Amino acid sequence: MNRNDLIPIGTLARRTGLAVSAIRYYEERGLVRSVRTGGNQRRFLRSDIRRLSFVLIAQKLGLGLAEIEQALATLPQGRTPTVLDWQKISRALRGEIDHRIQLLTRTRHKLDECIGCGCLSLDRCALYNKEDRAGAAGPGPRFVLD
Amino acid sequence: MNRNDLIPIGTLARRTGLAVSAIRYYEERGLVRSVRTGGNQRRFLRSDIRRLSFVLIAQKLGLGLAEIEQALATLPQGRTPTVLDWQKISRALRGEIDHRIQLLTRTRHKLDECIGCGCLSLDRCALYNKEDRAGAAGPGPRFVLD
DNA sequence: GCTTGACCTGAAGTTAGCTTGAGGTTGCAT
DNA sequence: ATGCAACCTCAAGCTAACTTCAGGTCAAGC
Repeated sequence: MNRNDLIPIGTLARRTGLAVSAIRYYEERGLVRSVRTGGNQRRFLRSDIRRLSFVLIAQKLGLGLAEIEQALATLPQGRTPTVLDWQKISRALRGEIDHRIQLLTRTRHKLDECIGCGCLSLDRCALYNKEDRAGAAGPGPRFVLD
Repeated sequence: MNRNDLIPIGTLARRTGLAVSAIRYYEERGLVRSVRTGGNQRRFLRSDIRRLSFVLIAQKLGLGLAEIEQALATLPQGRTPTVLDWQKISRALRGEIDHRIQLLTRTRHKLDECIGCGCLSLDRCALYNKEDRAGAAGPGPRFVLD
């Protein structure tokens, strides 16, 4: 029951739908941990299937791996998390979703006003207020609704 | 009135909040056009301020430049678009927003179920159904809610 | 005991969306 | 006529999140 709870990377990949290379990358980033066999092969906890699945959901919401790492930090590493652990972290995710829905709803509202007035016109239009964007970015891909 | 409608890239940058380098990049990508002066400097139409502002809004919604290019293709290039042109394209954007809100709402619903049952458990949990993800990706950054 | 598929590491490549830098030219104001 | 900011091009760099490749090792079944 203890030995059998350790699974090789390929199994973890199959169970989560992730590529083996992606899991190795996540381990490097510190999102999962593994122990090694005598022959230097990784063995993961069965509960890491959930852990990585959580990563996938959070990614769908547009969170970066760094943020996801933060969220996961509240879970115990190396021990199977309890149901309560998962409930707590899931609620945090729900908060994120709510926030994003709000942002989108606001954007939609603004856009409606702009369609109404036919303007899409700078300076007056709430939608692309230069100030909202000031000091925006840097290189790299652009992300969604900040 | 015709001459004066042509603005240099720096002005366009200031009016949109974009970096000069970004505008040059967009031109290369075909999102805007410009004419050149005798001395090979770019001159843009005043209406390109709107055009680029539209790009910014669409980006906030998570659209890629390729998709934005498609949307913009319905606008006349090289001539100032009419109010009706803009209304049409704005409505398309509204559709996108609606779609995204729907997706998020569905995800939230699924997450609620999962919090309810405390599961976050594969195979049974609607949230991370492997099938939904199959044939996912390739390299590069991951994007939001497909 | 041998084969074959799963696994290992490290370095380099990929995509998106830009920025930065080097080295040179333009154009408006004085 | 001269200065200086704004402009030009082209190549290379950057971040995120991975994949791909080369060259080797492990382990489970026959």
